[in-house]
Amino acid sequence: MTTVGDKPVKRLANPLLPDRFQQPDLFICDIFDAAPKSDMAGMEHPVFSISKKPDHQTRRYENGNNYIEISPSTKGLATVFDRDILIFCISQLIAALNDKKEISKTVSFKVSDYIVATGKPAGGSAYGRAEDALERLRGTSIKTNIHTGEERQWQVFGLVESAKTIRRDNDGVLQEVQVTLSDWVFNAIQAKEVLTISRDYFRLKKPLERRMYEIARKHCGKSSEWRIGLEKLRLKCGSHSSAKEFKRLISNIIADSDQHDHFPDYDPALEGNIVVFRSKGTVPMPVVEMYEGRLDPEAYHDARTAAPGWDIRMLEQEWRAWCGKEEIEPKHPTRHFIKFCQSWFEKRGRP
DNA sequence: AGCATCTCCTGCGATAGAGT
DNA sequence: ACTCTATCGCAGGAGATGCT
Repeated sequence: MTTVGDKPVKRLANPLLPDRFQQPDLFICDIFDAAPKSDMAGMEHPVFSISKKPDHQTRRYENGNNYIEISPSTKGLATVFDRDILIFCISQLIAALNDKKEISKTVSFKVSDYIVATGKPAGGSAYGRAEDALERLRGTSIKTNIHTGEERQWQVFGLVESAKTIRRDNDGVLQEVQVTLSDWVFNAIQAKEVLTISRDYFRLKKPLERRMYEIARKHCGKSSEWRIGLEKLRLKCGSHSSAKEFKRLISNIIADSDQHDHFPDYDPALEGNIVVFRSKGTVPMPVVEMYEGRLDPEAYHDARTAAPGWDIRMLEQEWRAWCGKEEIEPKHPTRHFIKFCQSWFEKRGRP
C-alpha cells in the first residue's frame, strides 16, 4: 500500500496482466494547486455546448477523413461549465504523472476541492450542479475516428464512462465523487496530449468566451498572432447563432476585453470579418518541455492531423533519420516535424 | 442549504442606413 | 420605393451567482 499525500491508494495487482496494465484501481485527487490542463482533441472540436439552455441537437464535424459526431442524452449536451470537471481530473492526473505517480481511469475527489480549484461559488446548490454536470458528461456520446494517444479506432463513448457520488454523513457535509474517465480522455492523458490553460480561464463566465480562449490556446499557442475568419470561428465554437448575431457577441466580448483586459493569454481584436488573437506572452511553457527528450507534446497531436492514419512514432524516426542524413538542425523542431508529416502525407497518402 | 437575482445564448423582430 | 445588410432590443429559459 502506497500513499498519495496522507491518503492510502489501494493497488490491486492482477497477475494475469502484463506490468504496463497494472494500475491502481482508484486515483484520489488531492494534489493542491495542480496546473489546469485540458485535452487537445476537446479543445479542437466543439464537443461542449456553449448554450445555457439544454442543447438536444446532434453535431457532426468533418475534417478531411476525420469526423466527430456528438449526440446529447435527454439531459442535453455537456456544457463548457461541465467540462470543468474533466479539466479538474485531467489536471490532477497530469500532475501525478509528472510526479511519476501511478494513475488510474477511476478518480475520486471531494466536491469542495473541485469547487475551489475551478473557482465556483460554494453555495448549497454546487453539489446538485456537479451531479447534473456528471449526468450530462455521462450522457453525451461521441462517435469518432479521431484517436487520442496511440489508439487508432472508430468508437462510440461517453465523455465519462461512469460516475457516482458518495455522501459521507458522519461529519455532516463531506461529499465525494467517483468518476471513471473514458478511454478517449484517459489515452489523451497518458499520451500527454494536453495543454496547460490559464487559471484565469475559470474566471471567464461567458461560455462563448471560454470557447474562444480554448480555440486561441490550441491554435495560436505560443505564436505572436493568429487570425481566423468569423464564420470559421463560429463553426469551431459550435455556436448556433446566426452569422450576424455571432459577430455581435464576439464584438461584445472583444469590447469587454479591451475595457477590462480579462481575456487570458491573448488580446482578441476584430478586423473586418477577421478575428485576430495577439499573444500577451503569458502562455505557460509546457511542463513536459519536450516529450521524450525533444518534441513538444502538441507536435504529436498536430502531426496526426497532418498525416492521418500514419504511425506518428514511425514518422518521428523517419524525420530524425532524414534530419541526420541531410545534416539538418531545425530551428523550430515542432514546426519542422509537422511540415515533414504534411509532405509525407502529400506524397504517400494514407497508409 | 435554500432562495432570489443576475447573466447570457438563442431566436425573432424592429430599425437604420446604403445601394439600386 | 424597394431590397439588402448591419445593428440593436427583447423575451424565454436555464445555469451561475450572491445573499442570508
